[in-house]
Amino acid sequence: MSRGLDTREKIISKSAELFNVHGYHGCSLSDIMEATNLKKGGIYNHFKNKDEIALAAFDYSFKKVLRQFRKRLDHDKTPTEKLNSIIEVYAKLASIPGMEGGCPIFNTAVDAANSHPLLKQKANEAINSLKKYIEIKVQEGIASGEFRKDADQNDIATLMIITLEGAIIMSRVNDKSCIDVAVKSLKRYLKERIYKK
Amino acid sequence: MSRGLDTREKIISKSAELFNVHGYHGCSLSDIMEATNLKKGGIYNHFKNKDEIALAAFDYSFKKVLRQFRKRLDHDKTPTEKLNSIIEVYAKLASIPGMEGGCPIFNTAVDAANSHPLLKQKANEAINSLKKYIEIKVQEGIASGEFRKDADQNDIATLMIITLEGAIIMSRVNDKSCIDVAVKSLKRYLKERIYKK
DNA sequence: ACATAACAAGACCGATCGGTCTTTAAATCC
DNA sequence: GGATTTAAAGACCGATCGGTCTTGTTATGT
Repeated sequence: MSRGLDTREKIISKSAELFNVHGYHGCSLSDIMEATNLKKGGIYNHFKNKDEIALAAFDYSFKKVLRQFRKRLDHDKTPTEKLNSIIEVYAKLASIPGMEGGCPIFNTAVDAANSHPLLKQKANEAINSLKKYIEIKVQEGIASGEFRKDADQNDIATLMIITLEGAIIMSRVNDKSCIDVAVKSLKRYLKERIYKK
Repeated sequence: MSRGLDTREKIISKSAELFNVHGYHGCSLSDIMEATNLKKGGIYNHFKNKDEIALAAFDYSFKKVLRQFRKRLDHDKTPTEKLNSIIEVYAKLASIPGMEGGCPIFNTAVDAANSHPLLKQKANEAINSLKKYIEIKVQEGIASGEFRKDADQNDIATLMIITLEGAIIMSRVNDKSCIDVAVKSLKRYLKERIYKK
C-alpha cells in the first residue's frame, strides 16, 4: 500500500523541482517520466492529467517554503528575531535542495498569471498566506511593545515579499549580490521604522 | 521594399506582447500566426526560427521599456526629479499598451533562466543596462551636490529594480496596491538616505 | 496458496509542435 | 511591359505533445 504513496510523492517532488526550474509549459511529461524513472502508466495511475500534477506540485512547493520559515522561526523568541529570520530564510530559499529555480510562488505567478487560472489562484492564495504570516509577526511585535504602534503590517509584509522576491528573480540571471542588497535594506528598514528605538 | 519591413515589425511587436504575457514556451507559432494574420510562409520569410523571433522580440521590448524612461526623464531637470520619474514610469509599466504582462525583462528572466541561454543572457544584459542607467543618475546627483556623497549607486539602483519588479510581478496575481507600497517605500528611501537634507 | 486488487509498463492515439518547401501573387527594375 | 526579385500562402513533414488503454506484474488479504 505504501508503494503507491511513495510513487505519488516522488512524482510530486520531482515535478515540483522541474516546474520550478522550467515552468509549466517548459516541462513535459517526458521530462517528468525521466526524472521519476517512470513510464506513462506509472504516472497516470496517480494523476489524471498534467494539470493535476502541477497543482499538487505547487501545493507541495508552497508547503515546503512555509516549512522553511516555521522551522527557523521555532527557535526565535521575540518578534524582532522572527522578522529577521524571515528575511534570512527568504534570502537562502534558492539554495535549499530542490528549490534551485528560486521561489515557486513568484515563479508560478509569472508562469501562470495569464494562462492557467487555477495555478494563478493558488499563487495568489500563497502570497496572501505568506503575507498574513508576516503580518501576524508584526502584530505580535506591536502587542509585545517591541514594535512601534504605528507600524503598518500590510506595508511591512508587502515590502519584505516584493523586495526579496525581486532579488531572488534577479539573482537567477544576474549577480547574486542583489540578495544581500535586499537583506541589508530590509533590515535597516525594520530597524529604523519598526523597532522601537 | 517597405512592405516587408512593416511585416517584420508587426511580427516582432505582436510576438513581444504574446511572449510577455504567456512566456516563450507558452506561446506557439500558431499563436503568432493568429496575432499577425499571417501564415507560416509569411513569418518564416523573415525569421529562420522561433528563437530568432523571441530574441528580436526581447530586444524590441527592452528598447520600448528604455524609451519609456527616456521620454519621461527628458522633461526632468534635476537628478532628484529623474530618480522620481524612474520610480513612476516603472510603476506604470504594466499599464502601457502592449506591456500587459508586466516587465519583459524580469518575465524573461524567469522564463529563460534555465532553458534558454541566449535569452537569459539578454535579460541579464538588460538588467545591467537599466542598472547602469539608474547609477548614472545617482552619479549626476552626487556631482551636482543634490545627493549625499556616500550614496551607494549600486545599492540604490539594485533596490529600485528589485522592489519595483517584485511589485509588478506580485500585482499580476494579487492586489495592485503592492505597487503603491513599492513606490512609497522607494521615495522615502531616497528622501531619507540619498537626498541631502 | 490462491484470488484479488493495486500498480506500473508501454503500445497506441490524435493533435499540435516547430520547421521546410513549392507555388502563387505582388512589387520592383530595366 | 516584360523579366525578375520579393513576399506571403499553405501543403507538407517528422517529432513530440498530453492522454488512453490493454497487458503484465507485484503486493495484499484470506
